[in-house]
Amino acid sequence: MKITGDLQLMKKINKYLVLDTIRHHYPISRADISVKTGLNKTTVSSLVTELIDSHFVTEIGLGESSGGRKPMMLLFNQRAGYAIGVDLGVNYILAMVTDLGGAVVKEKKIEMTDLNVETVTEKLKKCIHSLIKKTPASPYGIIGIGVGVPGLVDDQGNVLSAPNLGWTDVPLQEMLQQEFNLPIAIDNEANVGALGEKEFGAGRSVSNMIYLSVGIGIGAGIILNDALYRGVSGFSGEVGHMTLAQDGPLCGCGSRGCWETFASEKALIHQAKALQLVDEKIQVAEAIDKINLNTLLHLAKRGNRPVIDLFASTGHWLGVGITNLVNVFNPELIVIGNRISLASEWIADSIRETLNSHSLSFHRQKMNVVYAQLGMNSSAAGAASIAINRFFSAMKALGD
Amino acid sequence: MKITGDLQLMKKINKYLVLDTIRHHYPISRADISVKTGLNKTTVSSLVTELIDSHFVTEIGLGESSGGRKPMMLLFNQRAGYAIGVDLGVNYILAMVTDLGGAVVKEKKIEMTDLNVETVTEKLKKCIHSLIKKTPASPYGIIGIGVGVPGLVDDQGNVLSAPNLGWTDVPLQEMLQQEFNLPIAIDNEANVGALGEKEFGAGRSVSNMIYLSVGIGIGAGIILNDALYRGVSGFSGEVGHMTLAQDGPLCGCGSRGCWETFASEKALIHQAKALQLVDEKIQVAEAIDKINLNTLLHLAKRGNRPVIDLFASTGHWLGVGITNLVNVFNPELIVIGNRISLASEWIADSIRETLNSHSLSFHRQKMNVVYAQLGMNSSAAGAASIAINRFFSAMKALGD
DNA sequence: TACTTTGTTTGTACAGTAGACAAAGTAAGT
DNA sequence: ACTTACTTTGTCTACTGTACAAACAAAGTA
Repeated sequence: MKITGDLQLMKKINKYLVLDTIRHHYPISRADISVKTGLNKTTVSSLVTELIDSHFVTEIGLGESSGGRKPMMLLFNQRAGYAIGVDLGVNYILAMVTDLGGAVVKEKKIEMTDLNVETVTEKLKKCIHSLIKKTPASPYGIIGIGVGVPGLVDDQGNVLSAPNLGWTDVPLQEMLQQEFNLPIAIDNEANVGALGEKEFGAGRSVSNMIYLSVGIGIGAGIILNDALYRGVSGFSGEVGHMTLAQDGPLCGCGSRGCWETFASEKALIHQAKALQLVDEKIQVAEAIDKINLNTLLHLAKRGNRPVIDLFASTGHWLGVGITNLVNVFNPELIVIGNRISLASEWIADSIRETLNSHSLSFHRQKMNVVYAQLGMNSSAAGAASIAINRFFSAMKALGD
Repeated sequence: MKITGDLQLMKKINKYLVLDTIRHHYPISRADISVKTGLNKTTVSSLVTELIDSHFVTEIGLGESSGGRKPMMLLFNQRAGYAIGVDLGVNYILAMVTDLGGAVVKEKKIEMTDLNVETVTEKLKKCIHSLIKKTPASPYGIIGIGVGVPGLVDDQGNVLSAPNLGWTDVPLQEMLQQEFNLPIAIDNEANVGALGEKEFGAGRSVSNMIYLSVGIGIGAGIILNDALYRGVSGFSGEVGHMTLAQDGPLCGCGSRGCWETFASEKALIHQAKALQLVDEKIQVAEAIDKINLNTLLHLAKRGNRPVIDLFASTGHWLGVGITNLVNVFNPELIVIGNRISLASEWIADSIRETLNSHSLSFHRQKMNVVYAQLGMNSSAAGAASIAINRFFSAMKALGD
């Protein structure tokens, strides 16, 4: 019979450890892996042979000697398979093919106005199909599809509620599963954004970080101990509905004074409409309905004082909420992503000032605030990384 | 030479798995352990033999047959060793000896008024010494000492800052280490309280919970995925300084409108002093300086309307902050502990109402709010459990 | 008498290891 | 240039320790 559980498990742990070491430190020799992992040279050699046989690792040739025989250098074979990551936005679909190392191979962006479930899912399917066609051949082919959605997603991949899309109870995972017959992962947009920055962006060397997605609303992806924290039902990170003022503006959630009524893109535009914006290029009367983040950025660049002050105020309110998160989580890094990061130039100072004056000094010492390194790609890249991680952990569980 | 790492590791994992199964399901037979863990009967037998040899497990006699040979029932030997847990409060020291199962064996409480570092640490040492003397003999003796402190503690066991004690930079772990030559663990009072409720109290069956310690201030111990989350520097859970109103009362931390300026014991007393308290037993004029939680509870019990309303208001503000935590963490359980839990009768309704009207409905579905099951013992029991857990995980790491 | 359940004994499979070793290099002395 | 000593890399072989399956003994039920 087969050997059960733990003896296999041990091998899988070590094999995965070797692969991980190669993934993160290539090019690297067998001897170096042995030193880094603490595994015996013999063990490393045998595991590497298996990894080469299964196309995850390739030998690239001899490296530099350090006083003895030249080492055979090993590479992680990023192109052993490809993943698809999708950022399903409120008025766009951004989809990409990445290799197993997260490098973007193909990208496709579609604008949308009709948010009807069927229309959107049809476009989504078409978009993914077209990317799959363009993906190069590889030993493992497309290993999975990840999708980030602006709403609450349960662990079955059902979109329970996505207010900005007007969706409720959409079984997105099931729909895609039937269409593509591939492993599908659906998650909240802030969660995948956090993963993207953690795996490929600003959070690579950090174990505890919060990715703050500030777009129409505010959401957070929470990385603790190197893993995404999802909460008991998968709904963690709804920081946008943190109460910051009991008697503040009414929020869509029914409560008052939620963070996103002060600091989101929605709030920004709402507040901007109340201003008397004067600019030679924009007629106030006709423009008041057309105000959006881009026009405000444009005005700020031209030195429009009220708009600059408005951004500063937004920054201040962002700082207040971030302070709360910092005091509660004591994270190493806050990454500000999504559309507001386009305004980083106008909000950074007031965020920093608010943090310095409000947060607890001990919590500030090891903490940094940065802006998404992958820009608007964080979510799509993170969605792909979910597919990649599932592929590798399935490998870990099943043997390979 | 010795076998390195993984082969030993495998055994330790299984041995610990068997021990854990016995700890949580005793009395249990070898056969049942085999079924529960998936380990082979042979493996279980051999590991159990070793556990019996090292006094962690004992055979209690034959159990009921279920149609065949009678099983030999195994017990976890709680009395193989003892731990000491200390709750270092603002005006008291509560210390206890527990066995390895967390059962309280001896308890000692001292009141204090002088909070000077030397005075307190001397009393602390004396208190621990006297408990050690009274601890029964056992194979492993005292396996460690855990202490919960109302302040920020770093990973070296230094108390960086404890405002309510007036302490800064006290190397408490080092001091106790030198005195007792035993494994010492120092942690924040809310963290140990959370562990106490998680291991022995209301949170036993829960993986994601928040223990809210509402005393003079407000702190939180955060249990995620069955483990305490400490943050990058060990300062997580400073929820008391979450801003709930930009222009609220000034807080000791320098900021304004922190949660604990609205809902802590300190806030409660401050607000009570502003009331015109009328009661036949208490002369307002002379009592105004003597108002404390006990007098307020007394008044509430007698039906004093202003005090009852005051508790309701405190409950409301607790609800606001809890809502924020629920939206962010999506926990399964909130445990309200420390002194405010004495007032649960007067605050529970308004907490619940606020949560129902403010929190997101999806987050509410699987969530419960309860009061500390161990009462004022949560922290001391949790401190002991840190020592116990360290003892067992050291065993796991070293072989036994 | 037939079957079940518990727990031990016996022999085997397999992962990782140490140590020896071959291959291929460096560095220094002559 | 050649020799000698040493280093580094990676493989081969023999061995150890762990978990396992199968057979078995013991002790029960129906």
